[in-house]
Amino acid sequence: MLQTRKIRENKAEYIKLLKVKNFDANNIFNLLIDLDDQRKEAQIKCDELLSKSNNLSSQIGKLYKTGDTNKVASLKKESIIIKDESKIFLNKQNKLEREIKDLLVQIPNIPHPSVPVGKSDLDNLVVKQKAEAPALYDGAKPHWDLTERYGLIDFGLGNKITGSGFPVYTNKGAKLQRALISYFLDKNINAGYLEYLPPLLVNEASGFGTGSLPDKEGQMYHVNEDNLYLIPTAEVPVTNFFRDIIVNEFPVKCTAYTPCFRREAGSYGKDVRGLNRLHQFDKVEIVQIERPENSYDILNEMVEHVSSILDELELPYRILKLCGGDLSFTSALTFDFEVYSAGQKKWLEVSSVSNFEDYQSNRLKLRYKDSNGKNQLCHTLNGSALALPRIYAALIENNQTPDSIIIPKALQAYTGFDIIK
RNA sequence: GGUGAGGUGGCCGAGUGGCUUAAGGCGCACGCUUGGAAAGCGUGUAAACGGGAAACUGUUUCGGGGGUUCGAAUCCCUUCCUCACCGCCA
Repeated sequence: MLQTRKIRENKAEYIKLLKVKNFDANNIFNLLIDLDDQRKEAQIKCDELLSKSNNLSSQIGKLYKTGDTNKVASLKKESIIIKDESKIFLNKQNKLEREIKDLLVQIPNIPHPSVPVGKSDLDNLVVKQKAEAPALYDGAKPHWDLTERYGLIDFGLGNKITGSGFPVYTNKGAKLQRALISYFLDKNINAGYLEYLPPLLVNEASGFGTGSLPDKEGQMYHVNEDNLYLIPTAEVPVTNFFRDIIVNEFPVKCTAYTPCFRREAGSYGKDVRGLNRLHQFDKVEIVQIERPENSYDILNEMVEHVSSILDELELPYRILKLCGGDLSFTSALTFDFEVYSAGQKKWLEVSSVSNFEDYQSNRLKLRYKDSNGKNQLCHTLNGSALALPRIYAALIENNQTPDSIIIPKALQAYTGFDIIK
């Protein structure tokens, strides 16, 4: 959520930048500022009346002691009138505040000036490509064939007990998954991130804090009886640790492994085959909270960190700077990581590293004290390091031989085996 | 799930309708003191939204929401949470 004050200060610039996100802010900004003017006016009036009424009350208190009951009665009458009048302005103020908030949640975050113009994912900018597609033997398979042949994942079994999009990992397939989780967590811990193992269900306030609610209500599983939501990413619980907090020590670097749950309503077809899109999947997330002046350095640091993991796994990948049309509602700048999965001959998104600037912090009321002792909003950043299923798919597709799958060196200490036959 | 006790500032904790402008303590910051430190003494120390060039100042906030009252941390209703014991249970 943007701040009205900043919209007032940077109106023209924001309108220009939001055009990159294909969002026409002109009318909504004007409306917003107008409502905010009205709000201030109502507040001034309301405060004035309440001040008078507070004054009368304390006078009444003193008069009771002197026993001047006539005077008390007349002051009471006066006070009731003032109080009634103040309620009119208070209601007006509350109504305007609600209207302003309703508008604010409709406005996406301001994109960073470097965000390229574009309509869709086709316009994303490739900023780095480290992709020697492996030379596979003739007749190399996509992962859904490999997982079946080597008994790594039983999609049918998941289908039976839950539904499609809920795979069951078995034997070495399960061990490989567990190895990847441990490996990612260790990489993150070694880079200075503090590990958390958070709850997988969050309350409504947390959903709102990270902007999952109300925007993506339909994408989250909801436990009706207790009014809790299954997390779509660890970003939700972890970022909400810092809700209503004034941070005074930086850096704040968190990592967490969690399963993630997404309804993915409306997805179908080839894109959802095998591990490509699931309702439940594992992900290791990194989250950082920083002061505004450092946040873009931190974003680069996070991009470097994710790159180093993919380097070590020897996976071909590329980094995309998302264009305005593909950038998420809440993000100011996002780098996507895609690995090349040679069995499918496809790029698969495995990580998305974003700077949200103060867009989330404003909802979260996440602040720090600046050098003048004033409270300012922090910047929040997060990224996947990494999302498991597509890494898994690319790993087994890229490392297949006609009769085996080779485990990359970096993982062998975690799997305890170097080949799957 | 049942019964009971609670929820007050960064933390502890007093506070049963107006002497609360939330006591007192701890912590923190600054100053005095010191060769330096500790102790001691003094001063300051919440947030949000407003007004004001500034000094300063108004309103709101004692878990959340609603109510009674001229006036609520205090009384009433409601809801959430915590703790204790009981029940159930990995």
